[in-house]
Amino acid sequence: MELTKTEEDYLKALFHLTEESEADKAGTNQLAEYLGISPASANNMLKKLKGKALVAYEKYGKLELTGQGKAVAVRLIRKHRLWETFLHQHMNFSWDEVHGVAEQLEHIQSPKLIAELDRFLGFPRRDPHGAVIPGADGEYDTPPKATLSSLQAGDACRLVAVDDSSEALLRYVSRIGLALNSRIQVEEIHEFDGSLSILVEGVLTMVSKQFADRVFVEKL
Amino acid sequence: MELTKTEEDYLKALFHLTEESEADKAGTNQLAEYLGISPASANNMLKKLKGKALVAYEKYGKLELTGQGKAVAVRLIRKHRLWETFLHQHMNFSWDEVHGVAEQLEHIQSPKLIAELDRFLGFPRRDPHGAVIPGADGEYDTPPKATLSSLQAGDACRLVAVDDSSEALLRYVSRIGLALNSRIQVEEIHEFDGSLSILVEGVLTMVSKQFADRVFVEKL
DNA sequence: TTAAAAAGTTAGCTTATTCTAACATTTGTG
DNA sequence: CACAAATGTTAGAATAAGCTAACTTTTTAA
Repeated sequence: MELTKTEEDYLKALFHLTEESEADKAGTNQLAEYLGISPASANNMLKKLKGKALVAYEKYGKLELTGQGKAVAVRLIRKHRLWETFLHQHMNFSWDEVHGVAEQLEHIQSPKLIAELDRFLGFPRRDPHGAVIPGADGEYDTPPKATLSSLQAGDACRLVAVDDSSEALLRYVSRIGLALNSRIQVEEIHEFDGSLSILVEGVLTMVSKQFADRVFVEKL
Repeated sequence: MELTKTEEDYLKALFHLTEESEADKAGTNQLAEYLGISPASANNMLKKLKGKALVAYEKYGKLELTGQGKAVAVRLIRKHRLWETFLHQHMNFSWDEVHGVAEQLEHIQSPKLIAELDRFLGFPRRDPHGAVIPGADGEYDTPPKATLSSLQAGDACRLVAVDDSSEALLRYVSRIGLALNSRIQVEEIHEFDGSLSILVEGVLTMVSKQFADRVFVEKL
C-alpha cells in the first residue's frame, strides 16, 4: 500500500502521541496542534486512515494505531534516525542540524537503500541524540526513559538522550556544556516553578522544568 | 522561491527537451508525453511556471526556460547525479538501479547536504553513467555528445555515457559486454532499419538504431 | 446534576494538480 | 491555397488536503 508523505506524517505524529508520550495526550486536538493544522483537517485524515486500517478509531473515541499503522511509523522512525546518524557522522552536520533534513529523507522509498545505509553506518543502535534506532525487523522497545525532571535533589545521572524535535533545545543543551553521556548532578529543585539547579562539569546551571522534561537520563 | 516537487519535475523535463535534445522536440505534447500526463495538464502548468518567470512562453509559441528556470533545472541535475554517484559507490547500487531512487533524492532541500555530499564523494566530475555533473556554481556545459548511431561503418569509438532514464537499457548495455570506456568498433550499418553491427571485446553484436541513439561515444 | 467549557465533527469552501471533451490555431500537403 | 491532420488551449469536473464556521458530544466543575 502506497502512502503519501502527508499520511506518513500523520502516522508518525500518532505514534508519537499514543506510544511515546504520557497517555491522555492523544486526541484530535493534540494531533492537530502537533502537526500545526486545524482539528477539522486532523479529523478528516483520521477517517481516511481508518479506511486504510492504519488507525483504530470510532467517532468521539480515543486515537490508536493498528498494528499496521504502528509498523509504518516504526519504519519511518528507523529511517529518520539512520539518516540522522549518516548526516552527523559523514556529512558534518551538528546534532541540532540533522532533524530537519532527516524529516525529508525519511520519506525516501527504497528498502535496499535503508538496508545499505544501515550496513554503511555499522548497524548503529542509537542516533546522534541518543535515541534507539528500531531494527530492520520492526523491533522497537521504547526503553523506559527517565527525564531529568523526574529526579530528586542530590541524584546524579548520565545524559542518555535528548528530544530531537527542537533545534533550539539541542543548541541550548550544547550551550550549557552538556553532551551524550555527560554526568549531571541535581543540586536543588525549586518548588515555585519546578526548575532545577544542576551541576555540569563543576558549573552550576539552572534549567527550567520544560527543559528537564525533554532531557532523558539514566540514574547513577 | 519555494517550488513543489511537481514544478521541479516540469522544469527538469523542460530542460531535457529544450537543452539536451534535438531541437523541435519541445512542444506541449512532447512535454506531456515525457511526463506521462495529458497535454491539458502540461499547458496548465506552463501557464503557472510562466507566472513565476521560470518559463518563457507565449500562447502557441515555443517552449523555453528562462535563466532562472535553467538554473533550477541544473541544480536538480547536479543533485540527481551526485546522489547516483553516492548510491553506486557507497550503497552497492548497480548502475541500472540508481536512477529511480535518485529521482526521489534530488528533491531533498539542503544546500549544505549537497555541498557535503560533493566533498564526501571527492568532487566527482561524472556520474555512474558517464554523464557530466554540473558544478556548485551552476556551471554546466552540455558537452557535445556524439551518439553511437551517428558513426559510420569502420569507425571506432569509446563509450563515454549512456542515457540513464531506462533501467532496461542499462541492463542491456551490461548484457552485451559494454561498460563505460569500452572500445566499440562499428562494422556495418544496415540500411533497411538503421541497426548496427558492432564489435565489442571481439564479439559481433547487432544493436537497434533506438539503442544506438541513447549511447554516447567519443570517436577514436 | 446540570450547564458551561472543552473537545470533536460536519458542511461547505479553497488551492493544486490532474483529467476528458470540446474548441482553436498552426502546419503540411495535394 | 485550402483544408485535413497535428498541435495547442480552454472549460469544467475530480481528488487530495487544507481552512473556517457552525454544530454535537463529552467532560468538568459549581
